[in-house]
Amino acid sequence: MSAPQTLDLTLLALADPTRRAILQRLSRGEARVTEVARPFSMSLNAVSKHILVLERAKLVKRRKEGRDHFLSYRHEPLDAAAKWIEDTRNFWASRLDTLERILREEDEAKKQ
Amino acid sequence: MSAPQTLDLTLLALADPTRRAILQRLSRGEARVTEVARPFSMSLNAVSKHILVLERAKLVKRRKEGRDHFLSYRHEPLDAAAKWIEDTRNFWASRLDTLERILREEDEAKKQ
DNA sequence: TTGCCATTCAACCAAAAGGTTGAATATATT
DNA sequence: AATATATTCAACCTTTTGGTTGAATGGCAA
Repeated sequence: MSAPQTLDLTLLALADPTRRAILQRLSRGEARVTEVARPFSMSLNAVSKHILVLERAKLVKRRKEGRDHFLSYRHEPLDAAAKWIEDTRNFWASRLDTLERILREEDEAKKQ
Repeated sequence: MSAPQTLDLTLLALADPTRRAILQRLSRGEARVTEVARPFSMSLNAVSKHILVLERAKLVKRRKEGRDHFLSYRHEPLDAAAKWIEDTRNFWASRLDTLERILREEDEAKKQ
């Protein structure tokens, strides 16, 4: 599994309000599929599919106990996404700094 | 346009390696559509569509000059996405701290 | 004008996303 | 054993995504 593809899956999973709400729900601790699905106005099956997307991105882990499936949040993918975004922002910041410096230097040169 | 929907569009736009590469290309400054498209093995039209997705998310701005369309990067959506991710991570961190504290307290209680 | 160049528009296509309903599976409960 | 509960599987549908090709638009250059 390559890192970029993992990032794709993470960002895609996060790009949906239902799935972000599911993650938030799991902050109150482990929950069964039915419990997670209850607040939503869509079918249980639809929520089950959203959970699959979150699992694919490793944002959610499943622990089976009898007929109950307990879901819990995993922080690693969000850490990785945060790192990518921060790296990218820093990169851009330095790029813009460089551009600014160049413009300033050109400006100074003209004044000579 | 609501903030959650903006976040949806931003994360969706970022969840694709071609589009992330386009953003990186734009770090070298403004570029025309054709220039942006050149390194990719897909058609110009396909890249044009990716640019539309980036524009929809306001990650890219277009400035027309004659027949040339100059594209540039906008940092605001990435800032917002970073903020959401950081807020979520912090929220989770405090949740986990609380859980840990509770477990520790229960542990202490047992020892009495 | 005549044609080249940059870009989009339009139509099409296959695959994926996001939802539905109904059946199947597996575990609990009585 | 019979029934209820938790969950997925399977089939289907509509919309979106990501790509293609070919035509149209609009600006530039001979």
